[in-house]
Amino acid sequence: MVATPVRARRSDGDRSRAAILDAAARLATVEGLEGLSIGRLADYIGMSKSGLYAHFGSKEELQLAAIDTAASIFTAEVIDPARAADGALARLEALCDSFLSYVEREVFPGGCFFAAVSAELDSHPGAVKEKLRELQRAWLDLLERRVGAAQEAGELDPAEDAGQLAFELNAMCAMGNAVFVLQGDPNALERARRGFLARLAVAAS
Amino acid sequence: MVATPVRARRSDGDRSRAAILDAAARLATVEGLEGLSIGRLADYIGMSKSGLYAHFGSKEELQLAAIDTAASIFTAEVIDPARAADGALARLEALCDSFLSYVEREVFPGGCFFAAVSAELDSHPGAVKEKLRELQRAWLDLLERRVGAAQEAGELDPAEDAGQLAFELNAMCAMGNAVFVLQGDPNALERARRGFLARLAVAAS
DNA sequence: TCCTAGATAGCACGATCGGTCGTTCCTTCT
DNA sequence: AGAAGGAACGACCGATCGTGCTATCTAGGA
Repeated sequence: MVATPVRARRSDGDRSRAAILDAAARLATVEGLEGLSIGRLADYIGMSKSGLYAHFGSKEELQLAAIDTAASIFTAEVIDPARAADGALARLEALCDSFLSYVEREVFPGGCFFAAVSAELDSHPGAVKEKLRELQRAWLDLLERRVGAAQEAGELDPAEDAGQLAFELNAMCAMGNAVFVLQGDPNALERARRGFLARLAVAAS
Repeated sequence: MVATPVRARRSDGDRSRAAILDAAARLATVEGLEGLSIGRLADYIGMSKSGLYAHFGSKEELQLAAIDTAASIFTAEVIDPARAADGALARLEALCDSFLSYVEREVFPGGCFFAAVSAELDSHPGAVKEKLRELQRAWLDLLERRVGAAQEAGELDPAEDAGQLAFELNAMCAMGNAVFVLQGDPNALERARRGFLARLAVAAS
């Protein structure tokens, strides 16, 4: 056993790393995770390419860390605010609304991070795809749990297939993002909102 | 006025160009339209880079032509087969079914061409984005016309907002593609199918 | 107050990028 | 049959890609 004398990372390094990842997550929604190059990212945040690169062992590690950062932003901007609502059904509605708001507020310049990046890498087997796959799974599971809670609270028909309903609600929100970003039409988000509200009305017991 | 003495293109050139564009459209769903490089495309179809490149004045022209080719494939594989169905509502259903089948049959190795490529370029202003925007618009309009026809035939409630319904049907199909490609789960297509069928049942008068 | 490890920069590498040559081959038109 | 122009090629351009190595600086623990 070799006792590795761990030395704490320096605070300026931590700040740099955080700034790099924040910029990487945001730029990736425009350039893509592959299209985003180390050199341009370094220029963007005013650092040397090698100085930036030293924080990560490879581009893939940078991509994985950027996805983690994006997931944190997503949690803070979409999931957490929706916890405040009163009642199970209200929390589910708030979650969908919160997603549409996060798209409209352009938290990421290229729309929803995961929509932008998943389509790019869903055909590239590897650790990056795997992480995106798990995060999509987790998001759908979260929606499904919220549906289940509303069913248990007697606010949604317990006969509804929770997974199916979660799939459909997410379909509305994702389509709102896709049309909003490509067409530049805020009406798309309103369409998505009307869509999931009507679907929830049908599912009400 | 200078009379330009037009000379017909050679037939072998036409065949090459078609082969290039077919490969480009299919590879673009995996590598992306930007990620697809001239050199790799040339290797893939067994041609020299410069020989391939001579067919197009720039990479953007190649991208635009590949999108046209993909649109033709989409029409042949999705839109045309759905014309055969009997009755307006049946034609609408067949259109959605046809889309899901086109995804499942992996006409493009990376799922729906437009889903794969739109997310990549929706934040890059230019002719390519513009063309993708118009094609998305045209697809939504087609769905809306099919909805309108079913309403006129008395098979769908005329009180339904046709544009809204088209949006929601497309949301189901697009989400089916997205989950199928990323999770590799054919169940996603069944979910999409159940989703649009249930939505049409609600819209039935 | 030193000492050291972490943070950053400079420089260079091999590979590949989109794109342009000049040249040769071959199909088509006269 | 001969001329002409499209098709395809190999070589090459400058730029940029991801990725190393090395030197310098500086913050933090002793």
